[in-house]
Amino acid sequence: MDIFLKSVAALSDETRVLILRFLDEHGRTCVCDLQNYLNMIQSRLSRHLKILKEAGFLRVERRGTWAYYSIRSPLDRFRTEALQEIRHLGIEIPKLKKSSQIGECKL
Amino acid sequence: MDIFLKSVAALSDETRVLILRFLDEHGRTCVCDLQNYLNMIQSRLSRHLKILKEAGFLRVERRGTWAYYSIRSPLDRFRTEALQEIRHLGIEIPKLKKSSQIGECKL
DNA sequence: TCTAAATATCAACATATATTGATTTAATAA
DNA sequence: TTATTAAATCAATATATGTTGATATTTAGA
Repeated sequence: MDIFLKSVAALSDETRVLILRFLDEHGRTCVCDLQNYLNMIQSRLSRHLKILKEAGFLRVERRGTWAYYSIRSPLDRFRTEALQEIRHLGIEIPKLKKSSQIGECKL
Repeated sequence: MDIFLKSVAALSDETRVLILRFLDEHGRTCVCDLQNYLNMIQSRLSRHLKILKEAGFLRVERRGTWAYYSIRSPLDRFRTEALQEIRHLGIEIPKLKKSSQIGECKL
């Protein structure tokens, strides 16, 4: 029960749905790029990434001081369906400026 | 987006998951029977039934002063998956005392 | 070792949500 | 009309959650 409640609670916030959709579209992204593209302050973003990770949606890879987040794979059936549902919401997500710039956060 | 958030928010409460599972198992049930079987006070139950209904999971039929709630049918793909997931949680739900007593709330 | 950068965590506050008991509404029957 | 019953709603309160700015942690490089 607890993990189910955690999962759906993680989905029930607009900010987190946007993060999921962005990572679903653009793949592995470091926190500072997410900050730029999603226009969120760092502590807010960090909090939501943690919630999504602990709910089983995301994984992290750390390289030096960077943290790269991506959709966990494979996702179970329910989480896959949830992601599918989110895709169909038609959320506007920011386009990447230049793919070469990604992961090079000179803020 | 709003209806998606409403749906997952409706799922992110243990009380509502129990109500859904009960109705999934036992079918159409009146509020006063739900009160008895789920051991909830009336205002609490009424609140959660409303949330589940407005999130698209339940429907109501009124007969006189009684209100019978049941799982809405057909459910869309995502809500069906959610219900399926809830079935697999292995939640203990109360057994009915006698089927003939259901809908005859002499509290 | 010292500094800087990226990320995580904390503290304070505001908003949202759940619970309870009381009140209101609606339908039925005397 | 009055009384009764089922259900919905409201008011008060407690708990949970989201946001922000400040601080702590971790790693890399000078």
